[in-house]
Amino acid sequence: MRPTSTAVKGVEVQRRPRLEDVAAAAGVSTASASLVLRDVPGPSARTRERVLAAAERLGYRADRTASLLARRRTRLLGVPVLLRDAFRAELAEEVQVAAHRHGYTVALSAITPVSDEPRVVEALLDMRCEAVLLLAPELPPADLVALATRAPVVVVARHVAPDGFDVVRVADEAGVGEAVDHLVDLGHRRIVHVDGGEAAMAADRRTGFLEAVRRHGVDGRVLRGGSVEAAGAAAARALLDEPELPTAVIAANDRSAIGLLDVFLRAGVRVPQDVSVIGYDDGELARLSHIDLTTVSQEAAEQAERAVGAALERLEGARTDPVEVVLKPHLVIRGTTAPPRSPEAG
Amino acid sequence: MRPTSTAVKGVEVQRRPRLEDVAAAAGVSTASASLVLRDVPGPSARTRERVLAAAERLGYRADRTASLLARRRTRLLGVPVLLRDAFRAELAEEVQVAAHRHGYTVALSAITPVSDEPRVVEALLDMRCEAVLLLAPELPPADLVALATRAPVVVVARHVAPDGFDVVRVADEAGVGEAVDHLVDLGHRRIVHVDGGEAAMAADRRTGFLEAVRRHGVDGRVLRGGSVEAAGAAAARALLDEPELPTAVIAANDRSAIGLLDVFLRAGVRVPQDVSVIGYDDGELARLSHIDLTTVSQEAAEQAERAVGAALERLEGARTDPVEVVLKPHLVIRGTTAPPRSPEAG
DNA sequence: CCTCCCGTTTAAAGCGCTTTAAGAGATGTT
DNA sequence: AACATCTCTTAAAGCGCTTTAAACGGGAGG
Repeated sequence: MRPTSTAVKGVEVQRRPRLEDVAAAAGVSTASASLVLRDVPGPSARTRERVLAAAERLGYRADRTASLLARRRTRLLGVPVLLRDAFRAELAEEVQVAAHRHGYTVALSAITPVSDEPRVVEALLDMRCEAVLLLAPELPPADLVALATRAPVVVVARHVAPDGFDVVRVADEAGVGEAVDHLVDLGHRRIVHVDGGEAAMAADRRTGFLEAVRRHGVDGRVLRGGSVEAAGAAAARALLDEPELPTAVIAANDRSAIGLLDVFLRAGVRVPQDVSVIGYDDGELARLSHIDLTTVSQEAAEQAERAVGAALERLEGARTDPVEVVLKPHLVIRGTTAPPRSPEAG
Repeated sequence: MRPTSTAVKGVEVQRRPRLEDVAAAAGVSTASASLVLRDVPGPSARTRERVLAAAERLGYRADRTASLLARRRTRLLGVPVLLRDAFRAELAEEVQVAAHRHGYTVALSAITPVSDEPRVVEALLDMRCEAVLLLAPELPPADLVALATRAPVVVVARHVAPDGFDVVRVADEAGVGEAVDHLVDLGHRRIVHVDGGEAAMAADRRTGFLEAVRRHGVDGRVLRGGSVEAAGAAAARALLDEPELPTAVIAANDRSAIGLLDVFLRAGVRVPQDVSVIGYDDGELARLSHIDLTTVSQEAAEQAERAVGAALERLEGARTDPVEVVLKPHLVIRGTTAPPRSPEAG
């Protein structure tokens, strides 16, 4: 057996105990120790307790890299995450929780200016992730398909046709539809949708909006927007420059809605008295008591759970054909919507 | 040599190419291939090109777990991150960028309700992280000390005495001091500090405030706050209930400032005309054009760089004694501060 | 008393890469 | 021609764990 400590420059450095040390202390083989520590049936009660005691005494913790290498399965799920987007970060957190529940570990890696999503995915695969979950990725479908040939891929919160990879998303068209329904119910007849611009999520929300206003026969207009606060703020300023404000605005997401709210507030336009505002995502931001934004829930926890589920089905061989899970969104009515000040005639 | 593909249920599954495959394709030993791929001097030009060509042809990528296990050094830095806090997330991103620049990789792991910071740190150490960077941790000093006996630890953005671990932070007292200086310069004489409550960062900012107002001989009062938007919002409501508003408010951080701004706006209190507001952190939020918050910069990029630097000094044996790096903060003057409406007599 | 079987234990062979020390040629020296 | 010196290459021994297949010990059954 190798020494467990080495003296460097006269300083005694305690080495991390290895399985071998535990086995020796317990008077059994490393094979038995390994079995006990992983709670595999086989070893006798006596062996179990001796190994457990030894491990405890030595403060043993298995070396994850060694385990991963030796094991057939790593039970690692890779998740690239754009940290500066609160919704994606929240989704990532939920994914980690869901994975944990199923006995899997999540390897997170930040998407940064110096390492874009494809690069991060490569790094995750190099770490032996068994599958990759992409949170609202902006990659073109062809790239997603290519990626899916290298490992099971689940695309979350993005509307794209499953093709080698699975998709878990919320029906955005229906979501915006509910938002419109709610506004029309309240009496609104002139509604503007500040869209998501080029963002991947924009299209569905836009068509969902157009369909809904057509269905209701109300005046619905789309204004160019984007996915961050500044886009909503710019749209709000554009609206303020017009002769008359709409009675309600539906933003492409919560961040844009926050931008709208802010500019309206500064301009003395009261929400919801003068204009109603609806967001999309139901992120932490929207839930803040002082924002109290009416918004459409993306069901982050549920999407995360289903995404992890989809990945596991593939990993566990229960399924090989791609699936698309489309969750029903639901409108969360809070304080930024109310009947229009002077209900117009239908 | 083992087969590179296996037939399972009649489906041909291409296995990831191994170093052995590359070496065979190039007609050299795995040792040479390894050297070439890691760009270690030694192999001849001819060997180099053949190995590189073979690797390229096979689409070879080194298995990270195997490399980590075999290498003495992993060059991995562990970073537990509370994803739902934008400032910490930003710090994490900067750390990843800085680490990358130094040839290190960052292993991120989310702190969630089901796995708290200590648990996450354990997981990171199990992955063989060589050092751990804690971003504005709320752990008691004793826990930090204990942790530091297991691996080099760098505490970032928290004022705590280095003790076995290194500390990289910004001088918060001075930061708030600059904020007060700025307000006094503008003519403010009645300033309120909405503090950070129990948060670890609160104490310094509070004392910095008190010292500064005493120094200037102006009226300075501290109001109980917290570290999230709701705390700022609550404080703003409390201020509105008082007979007279202060002319300026300094929040404990940007999130709290955002809460203040929002409630003020809703109440028709104009910022900065009626009251000036200053935040702390200079996160993305503060920089948003429509928020345009005057705030104190935490120098996220610089703190990250110095933190990574501190970790590397230890890892590379250049230093063993703990250090404390205290950066000078600087006030970022934006649109939420202006002279008070009716400057009061000094 | 021998064989068979079963519950336990373990020796040993990996996992895919790195690294060390020795080997093989080629070149130079006396 | 013998030997020292380089440069380049590689066999082989790990890294710390898992896993397989074989070994073992002790009844039960004949």
